[in-house]
Amino acid sequence: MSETGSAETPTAARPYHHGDLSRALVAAGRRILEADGPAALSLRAVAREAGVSPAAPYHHFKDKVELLDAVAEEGWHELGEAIAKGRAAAPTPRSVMSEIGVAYVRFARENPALYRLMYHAACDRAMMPDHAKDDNSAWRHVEEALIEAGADPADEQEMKLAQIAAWCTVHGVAEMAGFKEFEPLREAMGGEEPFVRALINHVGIFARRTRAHHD
Amino acid sequence: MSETGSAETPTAARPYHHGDLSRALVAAGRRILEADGPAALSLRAVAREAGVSPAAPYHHFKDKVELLDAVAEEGWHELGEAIAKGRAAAPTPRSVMSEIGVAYVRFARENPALYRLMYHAACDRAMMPDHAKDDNSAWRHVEEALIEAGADPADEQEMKLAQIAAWCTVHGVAEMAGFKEFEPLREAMGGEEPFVRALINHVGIFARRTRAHHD
DNA sequence: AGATCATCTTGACGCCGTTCAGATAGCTGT
DNA sequence: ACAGCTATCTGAACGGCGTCAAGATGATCT
Repeated sequence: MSETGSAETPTAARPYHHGDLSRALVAAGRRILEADGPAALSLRAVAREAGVSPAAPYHHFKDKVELLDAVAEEGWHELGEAIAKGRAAAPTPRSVMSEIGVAYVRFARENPALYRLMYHAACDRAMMPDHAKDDNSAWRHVEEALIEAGADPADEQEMKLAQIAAWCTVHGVAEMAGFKEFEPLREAMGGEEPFVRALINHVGIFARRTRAHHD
Repeated sequence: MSETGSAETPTAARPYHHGDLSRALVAAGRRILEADGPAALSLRAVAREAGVSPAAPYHHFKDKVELLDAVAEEGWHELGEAIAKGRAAAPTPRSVMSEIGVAYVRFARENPALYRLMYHAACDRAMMPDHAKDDNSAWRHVEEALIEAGADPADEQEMKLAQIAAWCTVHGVAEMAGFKEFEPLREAMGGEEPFVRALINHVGIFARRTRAHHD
């Protein structure tokens, strides 16, 4: 591991063929995203940050889009992990959904630029990320949590509806929890976390019955 | 009204100073947005579509952003109108919220690129559009509808929470209702409209109690 | 008529995404 | 050890972008 450079941090001078550019590019992308915002996230800037020429990325990604997709996918993976933690930390089965929602929003609010990139990519192709059926995906966690919370797995339609509705709500909260006009209310409730919690618990699916109701 | 050109459609040759460029630019922007998608929405393309030089817009908008903001604002205005219609069409007071939600999502789904532009702008400045307190704004309509549906205007915190939660949910639904993985369910429910309706009615706030519950 | 002033055009700058021909070096088989 | 192969990276170039400064144009006012 001296300097042949398959490691992730080739502190030595570039091994000239750099070892592992694709990973380095994704990392550089995330760094730029967090440091300078999404407007600064150009292919050239990523290449610059990684220390290679502007054309180098094209040997690893066919597109700028494909590179950003890779960054987004990393985000989805981490979101899955964050949700898994929230799920595990739930005190009772009935609170699992709520805890997942809070964890989801917390991740989005702690990585706002990344989260926006993730959803931008998803909306562009009008679907969830491909690995949404992986065991540890955020999507899968919600599905399982619903069952855990008492939903009836036999009623597929009802299950799906609940899952989608829950997802839509937390997504909305994630995007708007920081809006300025909510600041008085946020303050009154003791900060963003309680505010988000109240918001989520306010929406039926999370805090209350998980079965159908059709009046 | 022969050709002096303060009208909105100067069918005659450009009155050379064009009459009303700012409006024409916004219209051109919307046309491009719907026809060629958001990726094609460049300042130069808008100028081209309006038949002026690339620098001309700078005499009416300080920025590309400011132009797009104007397009977005037009969108918010129309969303307000769409919601007003949905609200008026509600059969019972208890169904007002639900009808508003459906109208909201319908507008977003019928103008997807415009809606995305609107929300992009809103998220960028982390707040609703400035005219959110206008009498006919979408935001205001939700507030009034909540009261109409039986919410207690005295409990300000509860009111705000319900309003925000409802908004977050419809926004989420608006952005994801068209996702591909939901297609089987959408079909099974008879198309997008019933699907959206079910989703919205699924989420407490819209179909059920509007008062607090705190367990 | 002449002056004023908002409006529009021309031309330029630097940055962007992307491509392509060529340089570089690790790998393979001998 | 050497030659060739192939993956990887560089340099230079293209058109398009947002933006700006300088000049042209014409409506309006006196």
